[in-house]
Amino acid sequence: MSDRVPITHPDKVLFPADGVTKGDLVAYYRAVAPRMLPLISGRPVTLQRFPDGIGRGGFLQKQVGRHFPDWIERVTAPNRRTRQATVREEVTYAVCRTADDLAYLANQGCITPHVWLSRVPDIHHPDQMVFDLDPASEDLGPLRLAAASLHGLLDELGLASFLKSSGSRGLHVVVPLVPAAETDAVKVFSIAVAEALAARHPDDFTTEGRIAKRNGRLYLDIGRNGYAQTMAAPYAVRARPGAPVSVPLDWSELDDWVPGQHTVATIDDRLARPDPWDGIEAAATRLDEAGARLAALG
DNA sequence: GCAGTCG
DNA sequence: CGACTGCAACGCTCA
DNA sequence: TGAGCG
Repeated sequence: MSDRVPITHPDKVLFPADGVTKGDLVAYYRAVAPRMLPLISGRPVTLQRFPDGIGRGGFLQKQVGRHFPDWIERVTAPNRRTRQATVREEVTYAVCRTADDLAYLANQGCITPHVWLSRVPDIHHPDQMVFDLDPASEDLGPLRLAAASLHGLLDELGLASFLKSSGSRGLHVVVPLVPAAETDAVKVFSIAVAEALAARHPDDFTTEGRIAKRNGRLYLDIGRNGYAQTMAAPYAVRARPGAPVSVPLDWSELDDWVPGQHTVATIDDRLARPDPWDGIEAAATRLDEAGARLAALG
């Protein structure tokens, strides 16, 4: 435990149904830090904080608090996509690099860090593209089908993809990229992929944002690929009963995985084994060749 | 969790 | 002094 | 023009 991150009220209960305290949360983030930090280092962070526990309302925080210690790295980024000749609002985000950073945020009641898909200093060129698979029901069949078929489609396009639980009900499929394309281009590409997948399974999946038009189909959400958008960080704890966590999964685990399987209390089992996302950075590719293949699919 | 503001 | 209040905000689609 | 949606 580091002297520079004093934990205030470590026995304060943040998950009433589970008895998980703030001290437990800090210990969790310190335990997963060796796995988590390489995946989130350099990414601007939005904090989802519940200082009074998940039973009370939480809030999102982008702008670093004025009281945050100066050893927390920051990056200032435009609030929104740059527009010509308009006044540009800016936000100064925290950037996690060390276990102390995670511990400090946890002490602030940050249960879930949400991270950008790009890293400083190259924040306008994402190094990841993400597909959020949002199930319409408790039935895991469509969710598993979506993940597996998306994995297959991306493979056809020559893109490596990595699976993680969202920590909530769904799954995230992450494609590592060589940071080259602009955020908008990545988003456009992800839309095309999602629509191609939905076209292959029109009765099961949709890219339709409106619930009324989904007709019970699983939602392929690519919205997280937009500028200044975030996803729940790998190994992030979610503010839900059971203190579930978002964990990297091996593709071979897909058919056995169930929502809520991995929690603050069970994470040690996974830390004892190699990380399923080992090699994710080495697998990064550019989108241009994949774009040609996608166009050829018709 | 904390700083700022209100009464 | 204690009580109260922020702490995000993009782009899309449809009423 | 505004609200739901993520």
